[in-house]
Amino acid sequence: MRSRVQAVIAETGYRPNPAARALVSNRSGLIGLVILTDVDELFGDPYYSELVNGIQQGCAEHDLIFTIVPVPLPTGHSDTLAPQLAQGLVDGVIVTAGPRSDPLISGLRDLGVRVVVVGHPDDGDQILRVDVENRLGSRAAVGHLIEDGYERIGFVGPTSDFRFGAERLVGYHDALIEAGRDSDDRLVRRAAPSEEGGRSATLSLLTERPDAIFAATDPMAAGAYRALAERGLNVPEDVAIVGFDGLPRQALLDPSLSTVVQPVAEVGRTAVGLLAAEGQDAKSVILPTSLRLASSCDPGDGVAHLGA
Amino acid sequence: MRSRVQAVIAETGYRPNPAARALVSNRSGLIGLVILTDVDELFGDPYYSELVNGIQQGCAEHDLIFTIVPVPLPTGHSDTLAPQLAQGLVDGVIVTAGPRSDPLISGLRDLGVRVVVVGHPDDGDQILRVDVENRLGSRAAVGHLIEDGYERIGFVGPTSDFRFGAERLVGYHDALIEAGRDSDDRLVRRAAPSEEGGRSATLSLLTERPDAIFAATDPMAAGAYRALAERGLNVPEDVAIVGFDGLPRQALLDPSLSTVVQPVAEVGRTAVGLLAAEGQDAKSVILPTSLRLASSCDPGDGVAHLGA
DNA sequence: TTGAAAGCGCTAACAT
DNA sequence: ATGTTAGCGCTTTCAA
Repeated sequence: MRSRVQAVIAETGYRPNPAARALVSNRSGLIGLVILTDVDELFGDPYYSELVNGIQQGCAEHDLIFTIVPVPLPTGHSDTLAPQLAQGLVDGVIVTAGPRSDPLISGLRDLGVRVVVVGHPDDGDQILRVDVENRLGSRAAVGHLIEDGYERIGFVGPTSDFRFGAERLVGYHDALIEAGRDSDDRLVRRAAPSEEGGRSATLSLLTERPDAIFAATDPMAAGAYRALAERGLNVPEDVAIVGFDGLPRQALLDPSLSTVVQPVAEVGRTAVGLLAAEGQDAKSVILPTSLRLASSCDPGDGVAHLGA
Repeated sequence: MRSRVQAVIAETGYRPNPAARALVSNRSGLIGLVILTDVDELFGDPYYSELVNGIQQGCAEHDLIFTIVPVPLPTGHSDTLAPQLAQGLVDGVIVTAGPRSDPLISGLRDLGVRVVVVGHPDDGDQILRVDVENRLGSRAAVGHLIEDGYERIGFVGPTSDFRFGAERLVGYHDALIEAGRDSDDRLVRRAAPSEEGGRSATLSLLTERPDAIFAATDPMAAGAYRALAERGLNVPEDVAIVGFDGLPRQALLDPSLSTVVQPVAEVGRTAVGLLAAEGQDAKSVILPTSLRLASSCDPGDGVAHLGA
């Protein structure tokens, strides 16, 4: 019966030919990770590192393999994107949402490629996407600062073309409004989502004498640390800081950074899951974030900022 | 004639089916990059970043795409390595040589997978491989230090299970012998090929009062900087340093590091080329290195170390 | 339960 | 130069 076949399979080391399977089943088992930069940009960014790690996990679970499809940024359009390879060879692609990603995403869809978007593109309807609770996470972070008694809480985030930055700003406003406070735009500063951007935004913000800062990304929080150090200000005594990212292996800050932890690897795994699941043309999976408290927002003496 | 066909191709947006092509031609156009670590280890290492970048370039040239095949290190054997995917799906794989890579490489070969090795495995015969001039590069670096008049040149490199470290040590000896000097093993220190390893090796070496150090990797050179700073010694006045790697985007050292530059991206491109080229079962391509001089080995005043 | 056959979309080897 | 055909190794349907 079939046990005989199994025996021969074991004996001869038979392996089904993936190409033949792909031909008949219309599924190659290959998915693409489309990135809007050169490959070497991808490396070194701990966010991508973690995302790729999660994608790898997801691929292992679904018996898929993934390939990195870099799209040179200058052109960044769907024409150049598939050097005839991404088309037909892959069962689907994962694209990260970013300032320039929308035409790429719609281009891919027009080509009939199954797409899962990580993050929130400007046109985020009718697509499969995975994102995190940017708004709720930010609200929790700022809410915590408010509970700790901080009065003048600044926002240091990316420029408005980064959707996640806009969402985190909304969460910041949410918390202020929820606490019955005015949200004062003078306490909001935006710059490139990098350490240097965080530094310059913070330096500018300091003229408003904030007693706490919510930084929309951990690198920007690191920049805030630098800016404060340059001005001779201490964390958290003079200015408390809460960041957003919580990536493993992130540069350790001193004092340790309180931050909103987003499950990046889980995002990657989930993206693969959405790609692997048949059907479904539009679905958003929003993963929760969690607030990880550390030393950067402790009201040191335990009373300094309690009450007014 | 055929122009009509071209017209219809353009009109209908016809694209050949990759699976069908793969089936009939026995070539999938997919190559694997086998790495002996988890995916997230791969990131953040500028060497891999650069290598992957070169592989990507090579793939673009040869109309291939590549996929990352992580092999969990604990097992690291050929059994676990191909979750039935790497086998048959890829036209070949690129493996980097390392302390534990030999069984993997031979296992892959036994499986009938076309393999190109980056670096020098212990059993480096009868394989396709790409490497750099570790020995000559090191000799040039140390030779330069000798010409600059340095007398007690130390070697700080990885433990002997790293082949490239052993080769760079041989180059160090070459230069000393060529200059008619004794090679004194007391000036040789080995540790993990990391910044911390370089630091501890250098601290240990300092008891021998070297006036120059050849570090076998740039991260180790960075560790040497740290160690010297801890001891209040200046580069290059007290101790000159030359490193090995010269990767772009490497942490900038102050004073700027003289180093042996290895063309890592070129190694990646070449590896793809070897994989793509038909025939050839054994061939070693050894790419040249070049010495990039900077401030870390200038004999400051221009005379301090000239002559004895 | 087991066996036979059609056909996925291409390439390569033929015949016209 | 163009047209026709066999067959790559599977999966799926249909027949015994």
